[in-house]
Amino acid sequence: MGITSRKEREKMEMRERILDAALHLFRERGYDGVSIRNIAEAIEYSPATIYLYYKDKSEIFFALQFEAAAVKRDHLLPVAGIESPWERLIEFGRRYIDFGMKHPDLYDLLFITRTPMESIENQECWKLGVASHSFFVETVQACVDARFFKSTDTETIAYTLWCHAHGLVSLFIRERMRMYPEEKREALAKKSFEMIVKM
Amino acid sequence: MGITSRKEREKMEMRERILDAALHLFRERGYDGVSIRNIAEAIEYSPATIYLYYKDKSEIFFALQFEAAAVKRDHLLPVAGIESPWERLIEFGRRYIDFGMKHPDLYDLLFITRTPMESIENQECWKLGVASHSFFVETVQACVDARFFKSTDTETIAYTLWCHAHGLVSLFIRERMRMYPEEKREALAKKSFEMIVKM
DNA sequence: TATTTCACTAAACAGTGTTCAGTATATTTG
DNA sequence: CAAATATACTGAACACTGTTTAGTGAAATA
Repeated sequence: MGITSRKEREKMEMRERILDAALHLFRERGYDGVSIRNIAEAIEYSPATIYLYYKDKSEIFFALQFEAAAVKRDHLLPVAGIESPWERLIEFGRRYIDFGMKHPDLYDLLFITRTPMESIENQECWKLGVASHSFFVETVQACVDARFFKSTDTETIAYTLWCHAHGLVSLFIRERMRMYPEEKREALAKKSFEMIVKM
Repeated sequence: MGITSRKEREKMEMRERILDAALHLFRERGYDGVSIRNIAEAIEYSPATIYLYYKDKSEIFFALQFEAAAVKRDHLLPVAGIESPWERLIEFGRRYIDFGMKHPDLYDLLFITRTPMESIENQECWKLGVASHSFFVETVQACVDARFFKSTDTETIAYTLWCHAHGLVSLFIRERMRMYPEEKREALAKKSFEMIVKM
C-alpha cells in the first residue's frame, strides 16, 4: 500500500500548496483580486491543474474559511480554561476582538464576506462556528446565573455583546473610522470594550 | 439657450437611467455580479456608451453610494426635530437600524462594501456621512450634558453605540444569524436595541 | 447647402472562471 | 521486460469581464 498512500499524501500536499498560495494572495489583493491563473502561477502549475484538486474557485474559498475558523478556535481556546464565568466572558470578548484585529482577512472570510448559499455545504466550518457560539452563550448563561447582569435574558445579552464586538471589528477593518485619526482608533476600540464590560 | 439646456437635461437623464438600472441590478446580484454589459443591455445601449457618462464602473458605484447617503439622510431627517436629547438619540438609533433593515443594499454600499481608496474623491458622499455622524455625536453630547449616562466620555459612548447598531445591522444583512430561526431574528434585534437603550 | 460637432457603436485587447481533448509519464498487467 | 492501462498534467478553447479606440451617421452650426 506504499504507493497509494504516497499518492494520497501527495494529493494532500498539493491541496495544501494551493491553499497556501491562495491565502497568501487573498491577503494581498482580496478574493476578487486573485485569479485562478494567479494561484496557478504561484505554485508553478497550469490553471487547469487547480481544477483537479478543487471543484471551483469558491471551493478554495470555503477551504480557507474553514482554516480561518480553525485559527479562530485556536485563538479562543485558552479562554475555556478560565473558571470564573465573568473573567471568561471578558477574556472571550477581548480575544474575539483581538482575533479580528490581528487577522482581518480571516475575520472577513468568516463574518463579512458575502457567502454563496452553498456554504451550507461547508458544514465543518459551520460546526466550528456553532460550537464557538454555543460556548459563548453558555458563558453568558453562567454569568446570568451568577447574577452578573441586571437582565436575565441570556439570548439577548449574548446577541447584544456579539453585535458590539462585531460592529467594532468590522468598522475597523472595513475602514469606516476615517473620521478618527488613525492612531486613535485602536485606543477608542479598547475604551469602548471596557465601557461595555462595565455595563 | 434651448438646445444646450436640452442637451444638458438629456445628459442628466441618461446618467440617471444608468444609475437606476445599475441599482436595480446591484440589488439583485451585487456589485461584482453585474457587468457594464448588463447595465448597457438594461438601458438598451452599447457598453461603450456607459463610458461617455461615467469614467468607469467604480464611478457608478460612487454615484450610487452618494444616492444611498442621501436616502439615509432623508430617513434620519425627522429626528432633528425632536427636542429631548434622549428621545432624539433613541429615535436616531431606531431609524439608523431601520434604514439598514429596509435598505440592506444601500447600507451595504455605505458601511460594508470594500471601497477603493479613490473614494476619498467621493467627497460629497463623505460630507453627508460626516454631517450625520456629527449630528449623532452632538446628540450624545447633549445626553452626556444632561447626565443621562454614567460616563462622560462622549466619544467612547458614541462609538460604542455605533458599534452595536452597525454590528446588529451587518450581522443581519450578511446572514450571520443563521443559528437563530428566521422569524426570531428581527425580534432579537429589537430586544437588543432596547437593552442598549436601558443601559 | 456645406461643415463641424457630437452621440453612439462595433470591434478589439487583455483579463477572468472553467472545460476538455490530448500527451507524457508512472503503474500495473501479461 | 514489453504492452496495456491509469494517472497527472497541460494547451487551447469558450464565454464572459472592464475598458479603449476608430469610425459612423445624424443633428447643429456656419
